[in-house]
Amino acid sequence: MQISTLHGSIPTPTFMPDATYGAVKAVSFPDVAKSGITEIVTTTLHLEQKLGSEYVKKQGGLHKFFGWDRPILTDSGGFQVFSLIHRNPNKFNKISDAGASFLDPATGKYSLLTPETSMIIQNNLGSDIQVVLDEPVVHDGALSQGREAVERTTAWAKRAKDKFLALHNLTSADFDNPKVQRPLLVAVIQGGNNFELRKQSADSLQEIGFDIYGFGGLPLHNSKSWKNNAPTGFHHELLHYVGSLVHGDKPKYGLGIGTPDDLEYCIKLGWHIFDTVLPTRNARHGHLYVSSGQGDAPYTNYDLLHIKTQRYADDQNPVDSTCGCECCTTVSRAYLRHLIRINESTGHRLASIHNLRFYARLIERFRS
RNA sequence: CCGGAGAUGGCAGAGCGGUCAAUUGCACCUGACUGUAAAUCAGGCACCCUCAGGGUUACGGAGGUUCAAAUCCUUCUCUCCGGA
Repeated sequence: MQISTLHGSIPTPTFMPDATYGAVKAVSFPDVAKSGITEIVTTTLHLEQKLGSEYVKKQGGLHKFFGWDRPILTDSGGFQVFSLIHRNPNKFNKISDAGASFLDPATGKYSLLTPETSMIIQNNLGSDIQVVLDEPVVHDGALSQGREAVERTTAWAKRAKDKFLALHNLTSADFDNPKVQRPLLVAVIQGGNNFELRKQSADSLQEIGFDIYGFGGLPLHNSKSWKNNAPTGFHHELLHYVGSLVHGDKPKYGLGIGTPDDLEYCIKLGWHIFDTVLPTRNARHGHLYVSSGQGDAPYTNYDLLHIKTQRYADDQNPVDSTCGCECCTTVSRAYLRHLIRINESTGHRLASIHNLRFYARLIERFRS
């Protein structure tokens, strides 16, 4: 499948690293491109708070500002607000039908993010793929709570699409006309771990009509996180089910997915788009993804290599002998270990380049 | 040579009679990270026993006081700061 955007066509499957604050941490955009990554994700909420979308607009939009001319997806900010609210419960941090309100922990400033403002911001940013504001659910919350989140996500999706049409001066018919050039719109299917709710969410969102459908709500930064309480098999079963709910040939986007094994599983199920912080965050923490047999902790289709550990102190080999990235062709495990251990940014960069390349290679295997 | 201060676990540095196998930081070891408020977080870090727990050595060396000493006394060694 090819997904056509205002900044080029995206072959699927695709993995898009997160440049949440406007940067893929530790690496430059040319580094990202050289790794074989062709699309990136950035976040509405963080950019709005750190820069302001009007500012970005004045700078000529995200592509010009970043120096990145390939597709950019902007996340709605819903997940970030939700995660923030759950970490810091107080009377200002809450979700209502109007939107998500919260205090910025950095400035103490009160903000309200609504389906409409999220669209306005993303429009100012000039992204190619835009995500409507949704409400993730805590998986083990009460059923009524999950239902409420699904219904709110639907209502917000409707409002967001209306706003999107208004901002672009489009009618519903224009939206469905493939000849009309515009950013693509993603709606996120919620419903936690409840199959009925997932179906309700998928059906109602598809009735409104979007370009891409996302799988949302997993995982949350919560001690009761899904992954701790449910077997991976359940997660996979749910992804299988939700994937089957999306009609036609619409692209399917697994938000926040996942480990290389999760990715591979989802690709085989027919999911197309993925983003996760794992390769970049883990790289900074010294966890490298390598081919099976080359690391110290085996998973189904790959190994993890804990580069900071003693076992690599005298290891002159590249991180992964099958990888041709800058890291694997220029430094030994022993030297990378040293760089990461002293918190040297060069080490963060090389490790991130490697993990990004690992994800890119994984994806490339499944492109026809 | 005289006067003063001090010697604590890899390092720095608390503790100054029992609640001290010893606060804390760094270093070190291990693990976790899934729409990044994570270059973060969690655990470990004298030795032995199978965990709870118990047992051995330990706060420069050697003696001593005390039911009990890293903490008090004597002495030795070494370091630092002043004065000759």
